[in-house]
Amino acid sequence: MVSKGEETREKLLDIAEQQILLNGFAATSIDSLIKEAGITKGGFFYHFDGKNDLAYALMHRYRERDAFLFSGLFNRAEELTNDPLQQMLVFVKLLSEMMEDLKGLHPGCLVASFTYESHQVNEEVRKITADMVMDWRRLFEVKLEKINASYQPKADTTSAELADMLSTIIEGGIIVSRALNDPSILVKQLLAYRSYISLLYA
Amino acid sequence: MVSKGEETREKLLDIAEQQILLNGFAATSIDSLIKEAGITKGGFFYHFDGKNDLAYALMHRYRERDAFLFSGLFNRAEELTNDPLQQMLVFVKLLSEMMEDLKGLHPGCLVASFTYESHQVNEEVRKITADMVMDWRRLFEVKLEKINASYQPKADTTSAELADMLSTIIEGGIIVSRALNDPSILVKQLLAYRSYISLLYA
DNA sequence: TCGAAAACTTTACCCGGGGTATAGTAAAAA
DNA sequence: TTTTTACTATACCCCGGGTAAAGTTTTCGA
Repeated sequence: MVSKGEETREKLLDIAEQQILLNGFAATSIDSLIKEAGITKGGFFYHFDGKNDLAYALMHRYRERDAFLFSGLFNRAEELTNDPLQQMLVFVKLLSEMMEDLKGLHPGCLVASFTYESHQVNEEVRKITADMVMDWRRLFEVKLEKINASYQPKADTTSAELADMLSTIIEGGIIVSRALNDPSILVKQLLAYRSYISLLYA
Repeated sequence: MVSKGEETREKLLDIAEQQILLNGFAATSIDSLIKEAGITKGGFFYHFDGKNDLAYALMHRYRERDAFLFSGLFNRAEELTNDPLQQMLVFVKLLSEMMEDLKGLHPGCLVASFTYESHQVNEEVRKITADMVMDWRRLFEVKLEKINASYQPKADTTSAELADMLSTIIEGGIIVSRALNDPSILVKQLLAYRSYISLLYA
């Protein structure tokens, strides 16, 4: 049973996430959040110490949700096959299908948002953002090293670099998709990464 | 002979570029710009109609400089070899070396900055940012299609996708480098792209 | 060298947003 | 039913974006 306070808090985080992904952190005003949530400023400050505290809470939730999501996708991949290469390929495929389904919305990621406004936001937000990217690296790197144990790669790119490459393509794909106002670019880039991995261990 | 007005204007653009790359557009105040430039607010508004006008002028200059830079790197590559594949590989190598030299500075790109704060900035800025990414696509795609005429690619990724992949890796590499506070990631990702192209047409 | 633009300075003001504080109140939980 | 919880309402301060207009110096061309 979720308390009323938790409900409002989550609602504020939902609205904040939406607005920050669309307009950035600095451009997202507390006023616009409370207006959409239908509460007053006092209500906001009851739940959060200020804008930076909201950013931290939001990023914390974002990281946890993302970890849950990614491990869920990997689990589905592991159910389908025992081969680590196939698992990685399925994971990227599932991820691209997820992005395909979200085509209607503007693509965005809080990591990019906060990274680009890092000095405006506090040090704790910067740290948790870095932690989240490190989560990705570890998650992908483990799988890529298992692939290396069974297959001979056709280039000398390290597992860490290949892991970071997926993070890079996700973040960069979002930027380019936003810049050109074409969400399909992100999907295509994920499939291009998949194609690269496939070729590398073919 | 450059007039005094032009000099101050360029100085303001330089300072703005630096601050926006570091802190983002919204967090960059006119006050901090004029303080660093040593002029008053009136002086700023003599040169620019406002913050959005500054953003547009800045992005215009950024696009032109970048086009000059990239075509310069391609010219150097074309002087070294006639093979389009080798030219592409040399281009990416030169680009990575440039980034390596800039390791001391925080990596950044106005495309990412403005793309992530697009709704805060005006429509004209959004458009010129998209134009710049389209410049990149065209520049890379032409070269990649020439490669396709001489070599047989080992995967069915299109030239446009491979072209966008470089833009994606540049922008994403900057984000990940910033997030982890490690400029070497961008350099490594560029070399990983190079390695992919090399493998694709080997 | 002189006068007219150009390139500013100075001052003063409005508004919106972040942030603080505090008294009061309705609703939920114990 | 009483005590927290979860707010509302009001009122304020400061900063920064942005506007406006009058006055001053600098530059440059005729």
